[in-house]
Amino acid sequence: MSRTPPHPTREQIELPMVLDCLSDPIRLAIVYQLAQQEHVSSELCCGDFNALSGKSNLAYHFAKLRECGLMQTRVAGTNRFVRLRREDLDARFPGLLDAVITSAAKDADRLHLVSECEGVKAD
Amino acid sequence: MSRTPPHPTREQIELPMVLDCLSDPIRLAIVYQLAQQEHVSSELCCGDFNALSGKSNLAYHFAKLRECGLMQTRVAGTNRFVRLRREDLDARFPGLLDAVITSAAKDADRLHLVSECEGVKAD
DNA sequence: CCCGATGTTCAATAGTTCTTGAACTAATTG
DNA sequence: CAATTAGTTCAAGAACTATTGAACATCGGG
Repeated sequence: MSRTPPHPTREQIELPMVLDCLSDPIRLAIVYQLAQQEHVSSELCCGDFNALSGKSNLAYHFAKLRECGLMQTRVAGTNRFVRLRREDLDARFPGLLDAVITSAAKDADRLHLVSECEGVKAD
Repeated sequence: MSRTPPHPTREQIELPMVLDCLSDPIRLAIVYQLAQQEHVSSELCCGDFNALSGKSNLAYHFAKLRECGLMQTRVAGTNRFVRLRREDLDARFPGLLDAVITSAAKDADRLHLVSECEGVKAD
């Protein structure tokens, strides 16, 4: 379980799979949250998304996001860090990711998305 | 059956539904075909898509495209004309439709999309 | 070495989606 | 009015999706 899971190559990334992945509210929220703080850090750890659903359900959605090429997973000790594959996506589908993020931001309330600097609860 | 079917208002158009709609290969092909000849005519009639699938399956996909706000259907005698709701989509999700069309065009072969001036078979 | 934390995997379930063909409706044409 | 054309609606089936909880694996720390 400790090895890095498989990722598609850039060329293997398929538009319908990407769109389907982004069409699920939980996965869209994950991608949005990653994009919102890309300028702070490109990575978040899986646990940072625990507010969105149960852990096993999140693992399912992480796998989907990884398999369709939207995210990369890095194993570090007992944690896994995920990040958007922005370079690959921008090369493959120019403007798509940004258009989705921007559109999601416009509907953040309706989509129950966490805006930047929110949702980081002090312990 | 003859009345114009219901369409969502611009504000009712939801991002996840739009992305989900576009993630189906047949629906993506429909949208792509409409976009490819938007500069010739904004409308096509349902029968122009018969190459993509059977009629009842197309009716199912047309309904989905209409219900999510991607297309508008106009009834004219025994025909129905469909067109992209470009103004509404661009207002709601700026750049999204164009990014999807451009991305689809790049993968036209892989996605089995009909390029412009193709698929118009003389009788 | 055992504990707790982090995440994954598995099995089961409820619900959804796509596809097909047959029956239907509605307008047009002879 | 009968026949044709265009497209929808309905019912049924196969396949897939999301969600849940329980069991499991792995790492790091006392």
